[in-house]
Amino acid sequence: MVTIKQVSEKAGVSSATVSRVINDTGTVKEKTRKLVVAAMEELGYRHNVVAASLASNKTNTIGYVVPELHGSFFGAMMGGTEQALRAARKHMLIATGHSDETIEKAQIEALLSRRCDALILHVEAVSDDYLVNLVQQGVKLVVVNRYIAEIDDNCISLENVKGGYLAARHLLDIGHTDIAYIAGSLFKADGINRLMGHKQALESAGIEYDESLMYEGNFQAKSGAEGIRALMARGKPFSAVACANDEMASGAMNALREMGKRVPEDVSVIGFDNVDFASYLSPGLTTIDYPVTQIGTMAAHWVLDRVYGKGSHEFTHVVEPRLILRGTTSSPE
Amino acid sequence: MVTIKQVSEKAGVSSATVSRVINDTGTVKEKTRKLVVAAMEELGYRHNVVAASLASNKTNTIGYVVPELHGSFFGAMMGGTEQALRAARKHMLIATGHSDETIEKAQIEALLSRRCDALILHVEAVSDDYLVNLVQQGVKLVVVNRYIAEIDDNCISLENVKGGYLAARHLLDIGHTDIAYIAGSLFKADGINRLMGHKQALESAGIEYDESLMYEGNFQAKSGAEGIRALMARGKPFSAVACANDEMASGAMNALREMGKRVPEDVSVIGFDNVDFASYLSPGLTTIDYPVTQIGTMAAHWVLDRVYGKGSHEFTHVVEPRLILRGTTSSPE
DNA sequence: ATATTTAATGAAAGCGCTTACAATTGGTCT
DNA sequence: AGACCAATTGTAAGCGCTTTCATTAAATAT
Repeated sequence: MVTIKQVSEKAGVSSATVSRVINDTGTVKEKTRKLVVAAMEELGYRHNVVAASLASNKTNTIGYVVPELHGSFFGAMMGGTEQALRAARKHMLIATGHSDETIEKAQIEALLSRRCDALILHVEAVSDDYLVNLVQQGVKLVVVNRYIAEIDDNCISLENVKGGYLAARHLLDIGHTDIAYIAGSLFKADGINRLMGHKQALESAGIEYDESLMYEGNFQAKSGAEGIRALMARGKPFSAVACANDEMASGAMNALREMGKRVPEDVSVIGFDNVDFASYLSPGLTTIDYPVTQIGTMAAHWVLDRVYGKGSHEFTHVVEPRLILRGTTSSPE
Repeated sequence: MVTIKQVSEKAGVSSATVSRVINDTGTVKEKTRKLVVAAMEELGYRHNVVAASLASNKTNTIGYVVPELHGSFFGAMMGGTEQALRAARKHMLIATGHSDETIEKAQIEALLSRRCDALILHVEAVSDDYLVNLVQQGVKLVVVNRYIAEIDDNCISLENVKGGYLAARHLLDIGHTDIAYIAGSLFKADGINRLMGHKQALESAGIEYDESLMYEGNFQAKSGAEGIRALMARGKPFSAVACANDEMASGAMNALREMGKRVPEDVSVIGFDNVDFASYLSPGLTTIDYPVTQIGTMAAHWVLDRVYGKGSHEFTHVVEPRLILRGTTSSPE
């Protein structure tokens, strides 16, 4: 491996000057800069970022923890982040937490050991205190899809309650009164909050929330189908079903059809997230937009601003859900 | 930041011993090991992997280049890799190439500058020669979804031709003879090869390939819908359409329905990839399985074996596509 | 022409770790 | 007890870079 030293000898300058050329810091005469560049090319020099990181105590690397890599959701989020970071020549070290406290902590610790300049965390099992503590230790981090009051400036989250409210509100607006709900895992904040919004909408419309019209799924498509079968079996009629995410909504749609129900004529369905395939379904899935790419981008901007002091971006720490009307909802017959 | 030096002083040993404890290398008496561990905990020591990497000339990091982060495909692939690597305590530095030669090269170069121990590349714009050259320079890399004869041991790819063949073969088997084809971008190897397989199947069935039944899309859902409209406009009748991926197939299904055609009664549709949402569609999309997670896992195993010499896994450098029967194909009426 | 600034470069001390190699310790064997 | 080994620990030389500070060269002012 050719080093800065060899380049400096070939170019007849000191290694400090070579470093200046590489990093474009300090002042270097154009003539010597060319000399150095020529020497680098001739020798096939490749900068050693590891050594540079050690010396400068900066890695230009952002650690990223997400629950999983598969599915449409996290890819979209990371895509938003990556695009913004790439422009600033930062890189992403990615790890998965699998919604498990031990794993999440181990991954965060590993990322810190690698001296990431900042972390972007989508963690679900670790406690608020743990994260607050990290921030107090001086760890630069942004928590996405989660709100923690003590470190609210470090959080970017969606108003899940409002999203749940909007979905139910839409169904109410078009005339439904018997509305079932297929919830996400209720040990996750998302699951709870979306359901809460749902309840609030019912309440504000003077409709009593009926536990027997609620089914707790796990955010997977299959549980959406199971939810429909379970709800139907309970015998309580409903003309619409709100689901805590699009996967479950698609599972629900398929189950409804298998049972001979038409969507939306017999039962309206609304999802949540607006993942990419929501529009591929037929009819297109009416859902609540979770601007996930935008959140990923904002997380990148937070880091660029706060950690690298580059540019000054506008932040919205709480982003707004939005109703996306497609074809799976209509007035009850 | 607490260093190994401080720990060694606190524990009354040399820094070499602390290093041995951390890395579990060499022999350390249990008693002194405990002393060191206690000192580390008391001081809140956090290993500095950057310094360790510089000294050991090993980063335990794998560089990963994919075209994009969004969508279901690459997340599934990276998920397979991550799972296997995590077990071996390796990490992934992820970058996107955007199917652009300049970007792809820049990302590979950046990953190499960061001294990744190995690279996993899903690149589309860079030439075969460039990759061959890297391997000859001693860069450890595995190329996924691409076959290059000179470095075939570094490649893991799907038999795309066979996949295209299987899809058409299925349609032929159930009685179709007028089969349209919506291709992927034909400047990408995938696009070309899948179409080639399609042609071979037609040929082997004694059916002449008809250019007017082919539409070149771009792997996006929208182009599938456009494909259907274009094909219909041409006036040449067809009872089935094979698509080069699932996104385009779903776009095609929606377009067909908008034009009043039922799937599969009027027109059969078959996709390619078997991404996660293929089964969410209604009816479920018949498609060709691209075992993408498995490919991701195999890439990880390749690296673990060849680069870190851990375990000896079995490799299949060429993986087989498989027909997945669901509901979008049936015999013509 | 000399003094004063400013630009350009070099010298060298780390950054925090790994890893030969050397030194020590403690048994075991005659 | 003395020799011999293996197990354990310490010494110290890097790994390839950045960065402060000092130095020299060039430019401008007097």
